[in-house]
Amino acid sequence: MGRAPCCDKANVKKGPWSPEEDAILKAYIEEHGTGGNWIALPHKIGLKRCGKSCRLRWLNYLRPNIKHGDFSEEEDLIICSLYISIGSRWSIIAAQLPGRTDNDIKNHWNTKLKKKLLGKKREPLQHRRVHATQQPSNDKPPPAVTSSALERIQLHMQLQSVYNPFSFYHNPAQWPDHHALGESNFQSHNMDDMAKAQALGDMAAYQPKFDMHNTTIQEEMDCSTLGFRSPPDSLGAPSTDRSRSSSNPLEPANGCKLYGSCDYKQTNVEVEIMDSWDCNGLSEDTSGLWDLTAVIHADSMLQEYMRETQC
DNA sequence: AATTGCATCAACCGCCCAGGC
DNA sequence: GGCCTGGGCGGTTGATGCAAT
Repeated sequence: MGRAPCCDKANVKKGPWSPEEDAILKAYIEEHGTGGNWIALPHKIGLKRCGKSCRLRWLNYLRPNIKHGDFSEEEDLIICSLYISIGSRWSIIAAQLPGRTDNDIKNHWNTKLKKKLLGKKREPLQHRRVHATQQPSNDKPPPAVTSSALERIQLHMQLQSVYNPFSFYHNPAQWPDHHALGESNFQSHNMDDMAKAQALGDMAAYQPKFDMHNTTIQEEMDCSTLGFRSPPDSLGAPSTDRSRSSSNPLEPANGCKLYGSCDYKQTNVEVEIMDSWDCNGLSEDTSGLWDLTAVIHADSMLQEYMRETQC
């Protein structure tokens, strides 16, 4: 037995909000607040809307200080970095971008940033998966990796390939061609090796075919490659802060470099993010350092991969 | 000028979780 | 401790606008 619907679907209006509805909702909330009960709110004010719809409308559109329009390069960088670090936790990412909503960021990522970063790849992954599954085979299907995790691995490797143009990723001749995941398999291939190594409790034994096994990978990339023209001015100089103090200094002629350090072993992601991403501090950090710590622990991504594939 | 395909974004859907009873 | 409910979230859909042909 499914749960009861939150509202009477038959008597609820759907679709775009009219200016009148917006005005009613906005006026009421500004005067009385939400009352802590979104479900009851539309009845109170005579709106034939689902409470959840009211909440969404308020949070994504009517709420004060909502930013609409184009995202700045700083915002793009923050979104990319955080996505790589924590995945599609849009609400957490939105918390670092004042005035932006999770929905906005999600849309922006899906429509623009993802294409900007991954668009150059040869074939959409989904197609490759379809092709793979169409092949008759008695083998067990490849483990399903969530698109988010795989995407992040791809992104990470994209960054890695920028860092090292002679890497395995950039050398198709080295790509294995027999894995169920087809062309994308250089990733899985390495993952298999890593999985074996980890199963043996000996990650040190794992010898990747490209350099993605460092405990902490220091990303260094030319922002222009990602479509960013330059380091965000407001972010100041690159960070040399606490945990990244050993990072190489950045002296790009015309690009910026990202250094990251995200620790997935931390259970409280939000605390970690808030620690590293004082959003106000982006421009006002007394250290004047660019704390764009898109810090990536490859092993953490591996762990996530392992978790997902073992389920 | 009409048609088609693509990009964008607002809104919905359904699941999960936390809190109250 | 278990159930119920509302809030929150991420994924997806559908309407709309725009560009290309």
